[in-house]
Amino acid sequence: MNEIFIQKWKSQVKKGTLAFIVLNVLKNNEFYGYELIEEIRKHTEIEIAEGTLYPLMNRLKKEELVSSKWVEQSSGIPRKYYLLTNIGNNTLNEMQKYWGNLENAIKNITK
Amino acid sequence: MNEIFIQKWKSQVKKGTLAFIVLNVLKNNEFYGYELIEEIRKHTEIEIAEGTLYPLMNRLKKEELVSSKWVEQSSGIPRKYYLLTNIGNNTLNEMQKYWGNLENAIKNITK
DNA sequence: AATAATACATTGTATAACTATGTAATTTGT
DNA sequence: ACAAATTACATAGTTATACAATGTATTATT
Repeated sequence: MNEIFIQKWKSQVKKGTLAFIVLNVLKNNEFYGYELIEEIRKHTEIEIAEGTLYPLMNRLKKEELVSSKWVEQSSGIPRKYYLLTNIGNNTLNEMQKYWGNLENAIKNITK
Repeated sequence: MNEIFIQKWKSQVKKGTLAFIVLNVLKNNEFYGYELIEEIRKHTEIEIAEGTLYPLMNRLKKEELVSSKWVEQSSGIPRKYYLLTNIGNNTLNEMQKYWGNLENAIKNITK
């Protein structure tokens, strides 16, 4: 029925949410870009386009929430691993507060 | 510290989320625009600018998720009340599915 | 040998929140 | 009684971000 509206809406919901998800994923482990997409798809059924992730990671890096390092592979293309900085960690804590608040708010409205 | 980033992020998180919240609020009652802003601010601590809400309501109306009716007041400016349509209700159900999924996903990642 | 998958990246487009601004009536403060 | 704040609607321009399309290069699969 309202397929297009819902599709657009899902895309809009991702704005902001993706950064939050990525930072959360990076809290415990280092990941490289392509791996992040797969990791998130597996654990969450959320699809992230490559054209979304790489610019996102560059933004996060520019804001110094993550740092990156190239890791050469014995075979294959080198991978750019991302890890959370201290700033990233602090920012993530703030984001988690806001998200928890939002989650509760919606839970209260929905019921 | 990263005030500006977080501020921008919160604004981005609202994209899509606001439409979801508004539709949820309208599920049980009719509200007029100005009232919606106050209602949501009270129950959720989420601030919606007027310049955000009115265009949002127009979009929702254009998409036929809500309908509206003017109600004259015995004193004061007439109010435009919004109510959920059948399409709006169906769409909201789909949105709730996706939101539940997202919520769970983030819960799993966070822990 | 050709195709798919891995792994990075950029450009242009569309969408939606926000700031600023505007109109108009009513209520509150002094 | 007058000014300021609040109620109630609305729009134009700016900004940020997801996505499609496209590109490069290496390795694995059929």
